[in-house]
Amino acid sequence: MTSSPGRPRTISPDAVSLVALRLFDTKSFDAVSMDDVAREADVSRRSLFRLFPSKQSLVWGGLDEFVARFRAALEADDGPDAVRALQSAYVVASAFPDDQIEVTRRRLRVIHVTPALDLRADPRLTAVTDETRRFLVERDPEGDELAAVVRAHALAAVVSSALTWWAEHDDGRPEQVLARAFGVSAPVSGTARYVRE
Amino acid sequence: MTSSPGRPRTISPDAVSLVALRLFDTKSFDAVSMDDVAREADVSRRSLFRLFPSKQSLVWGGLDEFVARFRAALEADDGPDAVRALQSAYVVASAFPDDQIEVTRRRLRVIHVTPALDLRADPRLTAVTDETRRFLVERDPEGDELAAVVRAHALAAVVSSALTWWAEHDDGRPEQVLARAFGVSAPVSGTARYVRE
DNA sequence: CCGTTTATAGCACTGAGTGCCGAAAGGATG
DNA sequence: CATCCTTTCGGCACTCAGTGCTATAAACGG
Repeated sequence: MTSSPGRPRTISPDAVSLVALRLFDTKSFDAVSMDDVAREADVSRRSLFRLFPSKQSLVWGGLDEFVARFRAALEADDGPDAVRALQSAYVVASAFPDDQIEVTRRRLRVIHVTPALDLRADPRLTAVTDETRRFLVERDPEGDELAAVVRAHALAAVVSSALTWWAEHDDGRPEQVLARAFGVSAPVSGTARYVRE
Repeated sequence: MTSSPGRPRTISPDAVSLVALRLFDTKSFDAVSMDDVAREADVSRRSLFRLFPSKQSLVWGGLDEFVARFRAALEADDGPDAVRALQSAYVVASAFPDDQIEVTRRRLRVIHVTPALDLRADPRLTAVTDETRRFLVERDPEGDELAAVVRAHALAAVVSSALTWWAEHDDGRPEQVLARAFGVSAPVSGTARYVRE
């Protein structure tokens, strides 16, 4: 089980992405080429592109775990309020492990100052937004499609902007900032009565 | 005044972008290269890039007018509710002229099926979102920064998703769909009382 | 006709991303 | 140990988006 056939891996994706993140942070995302990253991480350009299919993906580390936490939390929830369930799932997802907090902060800072890195463009996150939409439709068959689409996107925007704000301005835990943000935007949520026409 | 020195323009940007939009619609955004567009529009590649600084900008036509309507409406508004002012400014901005409705629909459809074209990445729209944030801070000095950032992004997400939905599912006017969407998401807005902590 | 000004076109370059193939490095089998 | 088999890694060449530089074309005023 632990050993598989073929040549063993000699490259640590985490180490490479850390090198890249440091470069992006000191210089800037646009000022660093993939050749620069490859050279600095002592990896061939081709292998770099095999591990990270795009330059952006070097920054979007930890996203798989984020999404996994979100899905697990959403599945576990069985409360009556769909929007509230989604919000708390996002809060759970935003509870990055302690040893990831600082890296996450740096990731989000790089993202913030780089328009080309808008998190919402990542397929994994657009998938989550679409799952959110379907979740809303299932939980409220009476509600119209428009309401579900709009709420799904609004929720995603709240999460993205709140976490970005946290990375720049707050020393505490990201999930607490997100919870505050949801309090501010209670309405994106909007309980059932908001749905009517 | 009407005549300026130098060689007169021989290329109509609108015509070129229509050719591009048609190509993107029949094939797909990724399957059409800039060389294809240049050839089909009977324009040199270099001139194409001078008129449209990026491939995306071929799709994002009409955005300047959208932004102009938004700013004008926001400046004209002097109501007490900041969020409501922003919402109605977005509604005004979404009132595309009759002869632009169909083109706008096609633009948004192409954008919808092409993740790489997320509207929010456009600098003109990120600028609007940032103005929105500042507007909220000015109107409610007591409210915290986080609230302003989150609301600004949530509003932008509502606009973007509602208009996209309109392009795919609704035969009426875009601004009416947006108004409906704001009704659904009343809360992104959230009147002053929602701001407290 | 001549200089000025502006639009277009051509050329060469960087940088992201991909397909293809060969070399390296293990395990399993004889 | 030698021989496969499998997988990772690296080099090469290619496409396509985007940019800088330069040359030419087409108007204008004098």
